[in-house]
Amino acid sequence: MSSTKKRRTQLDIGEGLRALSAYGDTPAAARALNPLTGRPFSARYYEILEKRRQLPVYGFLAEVLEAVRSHQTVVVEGETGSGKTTQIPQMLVTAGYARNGKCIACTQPRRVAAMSIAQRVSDELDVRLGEQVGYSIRFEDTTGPLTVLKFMTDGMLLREAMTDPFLERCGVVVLDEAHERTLSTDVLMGLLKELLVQRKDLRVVVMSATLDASKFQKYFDDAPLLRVPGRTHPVEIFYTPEPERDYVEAAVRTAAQIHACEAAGDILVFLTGEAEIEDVCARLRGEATKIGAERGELVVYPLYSSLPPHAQRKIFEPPPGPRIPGGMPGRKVVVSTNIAETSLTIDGIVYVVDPGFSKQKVYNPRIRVESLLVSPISRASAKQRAGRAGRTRPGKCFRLYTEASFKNDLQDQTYPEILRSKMSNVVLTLKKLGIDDLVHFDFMDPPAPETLMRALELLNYLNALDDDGVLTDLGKHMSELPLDPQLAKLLLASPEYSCSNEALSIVAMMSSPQVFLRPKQRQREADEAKTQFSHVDGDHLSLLNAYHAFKHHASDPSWANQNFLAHRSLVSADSVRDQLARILDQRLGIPLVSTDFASPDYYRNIRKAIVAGTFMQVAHLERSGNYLTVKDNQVVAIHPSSVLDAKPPWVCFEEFVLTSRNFIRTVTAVECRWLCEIAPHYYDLSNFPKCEARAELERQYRTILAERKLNKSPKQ
DNA sequence: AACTCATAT
Repeated sequence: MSSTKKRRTQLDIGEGLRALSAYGDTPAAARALNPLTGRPFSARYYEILEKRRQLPVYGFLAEVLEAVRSHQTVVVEGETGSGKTTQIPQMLVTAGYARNGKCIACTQPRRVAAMSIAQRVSDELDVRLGEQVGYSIRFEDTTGPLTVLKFMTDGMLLREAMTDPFLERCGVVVLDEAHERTLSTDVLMGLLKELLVQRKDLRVVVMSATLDASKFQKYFDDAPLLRVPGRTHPVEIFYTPEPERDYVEAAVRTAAQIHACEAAGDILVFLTGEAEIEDVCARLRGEATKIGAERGELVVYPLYSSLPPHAQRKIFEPPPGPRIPGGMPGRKVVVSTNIAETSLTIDGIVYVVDPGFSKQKVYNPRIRVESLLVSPISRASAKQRAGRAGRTRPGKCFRLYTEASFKNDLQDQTYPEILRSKMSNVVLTLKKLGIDDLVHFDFMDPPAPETLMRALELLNYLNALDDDGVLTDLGKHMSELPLDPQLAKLLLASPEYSCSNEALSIVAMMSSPQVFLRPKQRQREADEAKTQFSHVDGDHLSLLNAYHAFKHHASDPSWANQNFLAHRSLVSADSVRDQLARILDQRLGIPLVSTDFASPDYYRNIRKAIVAGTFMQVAHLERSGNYLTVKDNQVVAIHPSSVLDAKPPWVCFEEFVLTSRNFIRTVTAVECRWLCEIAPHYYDLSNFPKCEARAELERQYRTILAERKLNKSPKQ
């Protein structure tokens, strides 16, 4: 290890440039030793090198390096296929920016990208993945003492910043796919902007697709902007002459027409959600039977994230051949959510059908609710969708809206996530990072003041921030947990109620995607299966029952699906639980305890811990038979998926769902008394609207007071 | 009586 360290320090920029220009130039260079390992380069290295030299970015590397040498921040704008993601980070290593124990950190919005790019760059540099080049994502860190180049998720770098606030382990931070404007990338940009002032040796490279790169340039104080061409095929765009009334029907019709009239090549249709996609798939299969055998078979695949992996993999199967000799080959049509816009690339797509909608998260700070809305996409998103037709050869994109609508109605960019999300977790993270003045924190797009106020208010009620907005010890502990503040609070409060083991399971289940399955064709069966996990007091406890049952049947991998539970989600809940237990036990020294299962307090204690986290999300049953949320006075109904049968007078809930009605989901019955005892500062009647709930709270407080007096009075 | 895009720690 020490010899490698020495080698690493010997690399300087001059040597890096020499190494760079020597790549594949002469037979002498071909016999060179790999400066990273000291071993001769393999034959495979030279094979890959040939391909690398043909990437559009290759001719720009010296220019990028020069910009990094003379500026702290550089913005690189590069289209798909430019090679910037693989070439620029390794060029920085070769050029000596990973000296003195520092490394190059390159962020990606998605885990799979971090993993696959790390593998690719390891191959290109002729090193073993996990040694000089590695990746770091949640649950998996392949980096080690030799690592000089590390690919990681943006969320992971943000986590790292919490223990290394100056990012002293990083020589250069490369933010890739910055145009996606994920929550973590946006927070990192603000953080890095402050760090660059304090750490003059730090370098930042912001990489973006050709969307608004000048916005990044301006944000980073007129950093140099380098443009790298991409390598894609032209895509011809078609618009509808008139607006479409029903985009689902139009999508089916368009895809069927492509199959009937256009040359060979696969089709990608963008829709908004699972139900819509399954519906369109069924209709397309029907249409396909009407088309003559000379056109070849049409194979239809749905694609969305909750689809099991084996079904997702089907989209990569080659299309079928002709049905009759001399006929057209068959083709596949993939009907997908936005997952195919950025996360998954399907080779062979020549035709894209774009109805112009997607589901987007929106946050309403007034009612503190995040919800999903079907909304028109942005022009940037429309261009990205069209580009999916030109990956392998020239393609066509059919937009199911008018050209005028594209030009005049669509907004230029999708609103960044930071403007569409709750800020409670971000604020907690920033406080932990030592950023006290959130109002003046330099966000590229600052969230609405009301959204920040809501977050501060919530964290104050949870006792994560004191009245001056300073992080409390509890808040510090909460920030260590990869959870929403309410769930973190629930978990940290649970030892007081002797149920941290159970709280871990519940919180892990709530952090995982939908556990209970309900396929459209087998709803009754699914509902029946769910009853075996039902707990009379609500959904949190039913999740606990399901988790326990899963652990009990761990040896049988088919058990989950037979019982209409998502095996993938349960496995994910299990690893989340492991991670949380480790943080609690090893990092925070918090005891993992349970109440005796036979005790009548077993479930009551768990419900009290739930109140400790979610006392701000409580609804009260009115005499009218409706539930009203506490303080906000919104009329809500218990979601029909809830196991709660009776209508308990007080419930706390995990989420608020705005669909056909205002529903509350993941609901548990609680007692009025617990609200008064566990969260008196929130159920403070001097600050409480007049309503039925208030009257009941008043009665409860009088009872508690009377009992205290009784207990204090001397025994007779 | 139900209608969760995607991603991350």
